[in-house]
Amino acid sequence: MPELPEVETVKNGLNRLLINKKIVSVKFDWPKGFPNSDADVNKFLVGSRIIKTRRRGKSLIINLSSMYCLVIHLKMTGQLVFRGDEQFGAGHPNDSLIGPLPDKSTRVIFEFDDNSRLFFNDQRKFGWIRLMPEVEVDNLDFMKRLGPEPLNPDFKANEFRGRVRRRKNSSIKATILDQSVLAGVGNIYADESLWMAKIHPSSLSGTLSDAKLNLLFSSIKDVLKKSIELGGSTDRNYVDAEGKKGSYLEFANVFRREGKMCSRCGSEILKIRVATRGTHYCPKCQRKTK
DNA sequence: CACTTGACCTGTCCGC
DNA sequence: TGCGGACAGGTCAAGT
Repeated sequence: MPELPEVETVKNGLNRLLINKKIVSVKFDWPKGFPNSDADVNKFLVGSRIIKTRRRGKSLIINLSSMYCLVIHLKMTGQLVFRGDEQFGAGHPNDSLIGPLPDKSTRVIFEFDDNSRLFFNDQRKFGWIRLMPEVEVDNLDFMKRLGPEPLNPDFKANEFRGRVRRRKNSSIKATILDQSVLAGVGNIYADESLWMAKIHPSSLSGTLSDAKLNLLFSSIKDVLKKSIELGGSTDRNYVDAEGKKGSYLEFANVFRREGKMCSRCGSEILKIRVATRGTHYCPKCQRKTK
């Protein structure tokens, strides 16, 4: 479930591993996920060098020397894993989930001029890759709809409150999962930040006080920052650009902790369904208050 | 426009 | 042991 911290971690890894490497071949046969023509791939991808990778919300943008770029979304089970020259047959180190590559979920292979490779794996094929001119990225409809980056210091609490309250009749959980309200929060960090702010996930967005929303905003930022420091969350599939797991879930307070004790009050963590999502919360700490 | 639901996929787990 | 069905959750299209 790559959310903001996981995508940020992959981005940082790619910026350590790929800068200035030249792409010498691309193996792909996945029209739905990577629909570009062979002609465009040969013209704008093969032969170009990696300039830099950036993140916007949960999307990655890999800039190329051709002035084109790869826009990549990992969705639920996507992985971008780099392997050096002699690591393709590497087994399962303790901090990894994956073995020799390619494996049966490999959808695209980028090969570089030093014989290293980048593998795009995606078990469920929800993810996608698009090759396009860099100048067109910010004009993509879904990019234009994205809300502010939660960790951008220019994004202030008053704007957060205003964006949340536009969706007054939605649950607060549905609202912070809405990428047009703010970009990058998914199911894990929604549950964790609502626990931290002591807000019931079903609370209606229009009913929360300034104080509660301010606390939620700072909680979202704190949770995202801590997860980035820990390399993100590995629930089932997520690994970073070197194939390593993230360790945030070892410190999670509610996510996947139903039946366990709340670290703050000792009550039993419950799992319910809110906004069609599995939702974990503490019934004592997170009451429906204003 | 606000809001909800279903579709997209495949691997895993649970009950019979 | 095999098998059907529920489930996992990011996003968008289509629905109310």
